Amino acid sequence: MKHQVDPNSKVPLHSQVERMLRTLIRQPEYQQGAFLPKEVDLANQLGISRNTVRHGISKLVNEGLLVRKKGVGTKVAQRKVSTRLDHWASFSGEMKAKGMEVVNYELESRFVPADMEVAEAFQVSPGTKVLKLSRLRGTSEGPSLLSVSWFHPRLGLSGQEDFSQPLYQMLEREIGVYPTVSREEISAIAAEKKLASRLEVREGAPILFRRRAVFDSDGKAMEFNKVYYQGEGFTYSIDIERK
Amino acid sequence: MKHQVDPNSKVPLHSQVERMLRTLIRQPEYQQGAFLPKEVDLANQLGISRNTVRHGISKLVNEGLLVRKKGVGTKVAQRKVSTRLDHWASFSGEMKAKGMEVVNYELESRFVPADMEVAEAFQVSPGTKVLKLSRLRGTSEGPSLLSVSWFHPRLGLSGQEDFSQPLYQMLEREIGVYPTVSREEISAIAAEKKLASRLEVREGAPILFRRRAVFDSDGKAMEFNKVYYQGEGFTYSIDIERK
DNA sequence: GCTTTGAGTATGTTCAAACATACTTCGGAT
DNA sequence: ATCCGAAGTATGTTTGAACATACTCAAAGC
Repeated sequence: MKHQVDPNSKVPLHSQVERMLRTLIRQPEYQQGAFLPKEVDLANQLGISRNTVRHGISKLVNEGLLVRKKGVGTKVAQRKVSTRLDHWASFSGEMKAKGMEVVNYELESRFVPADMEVAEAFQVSPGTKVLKLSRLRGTSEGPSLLSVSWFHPRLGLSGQEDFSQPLYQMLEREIGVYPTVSREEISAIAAEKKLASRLEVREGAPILFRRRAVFDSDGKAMEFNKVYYQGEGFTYSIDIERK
Repeated sequence: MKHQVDPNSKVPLHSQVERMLRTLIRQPEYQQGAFLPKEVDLANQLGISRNTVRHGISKLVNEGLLVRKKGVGTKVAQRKVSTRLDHWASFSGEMKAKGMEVVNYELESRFVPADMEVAEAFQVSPGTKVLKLSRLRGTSEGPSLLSVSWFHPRLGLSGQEDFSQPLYQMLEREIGVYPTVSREEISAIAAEKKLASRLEVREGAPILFRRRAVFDSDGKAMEFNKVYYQGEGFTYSIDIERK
């Protein structure tokens, strides 16, 4: 009838199952909390073994996309986004890993004079022209974060770069800089009116605010960045090792 | 003197394998790049099936701790990210550096049964008695944070220790453990009624919430900790270095 | 000497089957 | 009607087996 699987393909069956499920669970009924077909049924319907089906499902469970409950069934997990340092603070990468689409609600880049804060971070005179990039990003369900970045003039960005692709990959490819060190400050703030409306939360809602300076491998500042994460279900994960 | 596995235990074999490997790969030879024993050998040596061994290994591969290479073998992955923290999350130290006095508004320690979350973090059975330490701390101007810690029973704490002094210094001096790695999750939440009243903020005020597991130099979990920072003017600083 | 071939090795994929365990539900006993 | 236990359901664990595939290395072939 609908989704099938090709035993002669060179892509493993469990991967096909995985991909099939990824598509399947995007359907509204599953977002609504409906249970997936039971493993045994899936196996029969696809004409493969239950173990293989489980293998595919497990992948998604590991990613936190699905939740299994013994004796009950498997359904789509309540979305909790968490940033892992593996992806080095790449929102696009993080979302892609979760099988979610990144939506850029707003994207604007233009040159502005550096304010005190930016000038301090970049060690340039206030008023120096720097490229400012504002991005309102999220999933199809709505905006998740507002990110505002300033780039060091040394990088020689034109403002015409394609900022819709993963930022650090783009920077590395286009101008060969590679972010290496990040100095961050994180705090919780209340959304003021304007911010609340852009992030589509109520005024005063908790916002995870991160201010950071990013340095390249030579230890020179390249980016100054402020991010406002819509608090609901958003988590920032880090591993810290003391040497 | 081999690592073994107990088929009669209620913890699944693949989990036992997982834990066993976690310990095993901490040994220097594996950090050096040595290959793990082959799956078939492991299976034979432990007297279990290769599939079960694979199941255990897969978990670690998923976490990025191990790398498998077809036709070659499995070894410890090259560590990519490492994070440093200057004051290493010592509230006392931080305040002292600012020339402010630390006030303990509440301080309570007692033994409680481990809930699922704590049991998971410590790799013990739920219900195991663990020492729980609650501290409401701040400056003379009012409480700044509520910290709740659980300590691994392995540490052998009596609950009679002097928890009013800097925690990690005390632990190091008293029982010789030394916090080395911290795995953290940070998010912004709204203060619910009870929390709001203890931190003396209005209900719904933004709270910086940090959940973390702290590990000693052997990589064994020693503390599980939740902290609620009163958001106003409170900032969490970290330095991240990508290797 | 250099390339090709092939045997050997270790992981990768898939299957069928059995039993364990957590959860739900429904019917019977109190 | 309420409580309790048994039957049913769906996932969780484990096994053993077979074959596929990527990689290594060395011997055979040019």
